[in-house]
Amino acid sequence: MAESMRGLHRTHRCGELSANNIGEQVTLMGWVQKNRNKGGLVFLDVRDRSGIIQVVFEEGKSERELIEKAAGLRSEYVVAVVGEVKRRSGAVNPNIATGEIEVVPKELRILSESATPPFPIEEHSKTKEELRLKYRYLDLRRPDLQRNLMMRSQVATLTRQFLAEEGFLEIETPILGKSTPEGARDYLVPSRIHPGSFYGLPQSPQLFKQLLMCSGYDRYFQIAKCFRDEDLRADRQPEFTQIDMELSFVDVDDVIDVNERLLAKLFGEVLGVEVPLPIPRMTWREAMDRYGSDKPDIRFGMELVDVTDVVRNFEFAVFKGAVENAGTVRGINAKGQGSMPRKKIDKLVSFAKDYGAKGLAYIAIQEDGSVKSSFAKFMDEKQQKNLIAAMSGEAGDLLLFAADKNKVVWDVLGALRVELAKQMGLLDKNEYRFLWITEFPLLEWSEEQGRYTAMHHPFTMPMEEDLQYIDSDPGRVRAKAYDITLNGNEVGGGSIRIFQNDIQEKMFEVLGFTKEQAYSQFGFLLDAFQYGVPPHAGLAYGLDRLVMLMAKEDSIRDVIAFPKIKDASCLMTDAPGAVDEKQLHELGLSLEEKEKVLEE
RNA sequence: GGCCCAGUGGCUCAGUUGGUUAGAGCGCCGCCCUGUCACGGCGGAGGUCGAGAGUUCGAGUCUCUUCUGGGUCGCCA
Repeated sequence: MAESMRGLHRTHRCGELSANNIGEQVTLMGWVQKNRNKGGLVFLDVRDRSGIIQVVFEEGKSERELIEKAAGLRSEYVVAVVGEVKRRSGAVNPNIATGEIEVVPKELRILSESATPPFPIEEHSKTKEELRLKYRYLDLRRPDLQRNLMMRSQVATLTRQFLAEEGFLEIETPILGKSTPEGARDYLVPSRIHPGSFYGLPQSPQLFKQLLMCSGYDRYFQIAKCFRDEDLRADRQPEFTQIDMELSFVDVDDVIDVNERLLAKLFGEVLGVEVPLPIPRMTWREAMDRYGSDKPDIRFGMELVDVTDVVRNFEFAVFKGAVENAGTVRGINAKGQGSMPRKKIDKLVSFAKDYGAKGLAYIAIQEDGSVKSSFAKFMDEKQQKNLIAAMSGEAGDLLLFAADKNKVVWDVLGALRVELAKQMGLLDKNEYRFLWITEFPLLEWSEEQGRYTAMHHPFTMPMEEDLQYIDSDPGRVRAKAYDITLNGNEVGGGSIRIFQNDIQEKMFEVLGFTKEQAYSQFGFLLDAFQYGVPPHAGLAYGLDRLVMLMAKEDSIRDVIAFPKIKDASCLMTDAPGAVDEKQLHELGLSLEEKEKVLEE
């Protein structure tokens, strides 16, 4: 029977008590974690979000009735305990923070009973995620998830505090906006008042924050919900949160400065990790050449080595083909992996093929200095020696080579490098290595669309010195865009924005927009730019991903209270769901036959 | 859309080359226990092996299909 909490006020959280509270009368409320009934002596572990405290009911010291009540408590019952904090008369438990104290109760109320939970509420749960997500409200009781969400809250609070001190204003922008086909797929919301018209949920507050700069707000930030209707990943959810900011009258260094200090504050105060400033910077081109990635994990080496010139005269058709087709041959040296079994190497080859490689060539240097290679017969002894030397190969090393167009080689070796580091145990989650990536290409060629698309977005400022190539060689133009990366993850990115109409028009032209198309989509921004626009720039972090890394989790779901699963549905609420005819009718919508939709 | 992994009592798992009534730990239920904290002791209930089809004298174990969840490529300005 549930009892009222009338007359009681919680004085402490369980885990907040310490030896300093000995002798005090306290009132605690929480969930029964464990009931250890010794018969005549009952130990109760009571849990809340702060931790666990032991409550002792002892014959002779507590009333018989109280002991019997305690003995009947089951896991996850919600109780209130009034009692005195005492030093434990028995053994101290060094495994919990409150291990040297316990509470001797004079009152116990059962505020709520609980059915037996479908899985144990415990740290480091082994339960399948499917079940945990169905009962997410129970999963969220577990200490790991509670810590993660508390950390997330702390990050948000510190961010607000820091940015406010730096003169940023927190301003909200609309969720119901206009769909912009450029970029990711939008979530659409049908309009009831305008049948046939749709709002698009924001992929980011990009245009609005630029308008706020036009309006003179100077420095803006928002912890903003964003939506992208694309497939999910371990680090990607369809709705996610950005720490979004925009600043006026600044250049790249100003944006980087304020953000470096923000990151240093967050990691210092939340994790006690010192972020050495300034954070190193690397151009996109250097990152690709050295790491095959625009978000390199610099916790380990294994850098790419361009051996195109070394293998130029090899009789190996794969290398030859790449060299003749304006491609490159590059390799990585997996130190100490020379004795990797053939089966495992084959797995690496198939891994490489997933990333577009046609194959993967290797030289395995044995401990005795002898060599096993997939292309031994296509090189003479001297050539082999030169190649190994170029790769700094030593006894016991495994050298892996990809030959193809630059992009493929980068992708393959960049991914392989990370995969090998995982296998070799080179990745330490306690080590945080930030890196700025700068000077991204402005544009990238889309085979699918047969045109250039903006690598960052269409409002990104080209580098002045590259503007001359914008017509003749658009792919060569670099942008004033920057990403902040951490341990091989992109945690944020931004750019200096175009604020001159002529450059913006040129940009749309290169992207293949007619003036009419540009105006119909972004007219309000272009119009606004006619009325005095300050030079401005911005940056946005993926808050979820940032917190995931801080919490040392592998999945973004572990730092989001109610995440969606792989198919973008919610196992707890069953969203999305069908709606009834009346709702559809109000919106002027009708559904195609399911079979017809599936055919397409 | 492609590829890979997993699916056995409430939870986590084990189930040998297909062969008699499918096991364990935890949890749950009952009884006992005054210092436990992965409490302990005794007893008990509970599954037909995600679903369907097939091969076979016989399938948790083989084949196919399908469902569910995870990872990943494509996709993600």
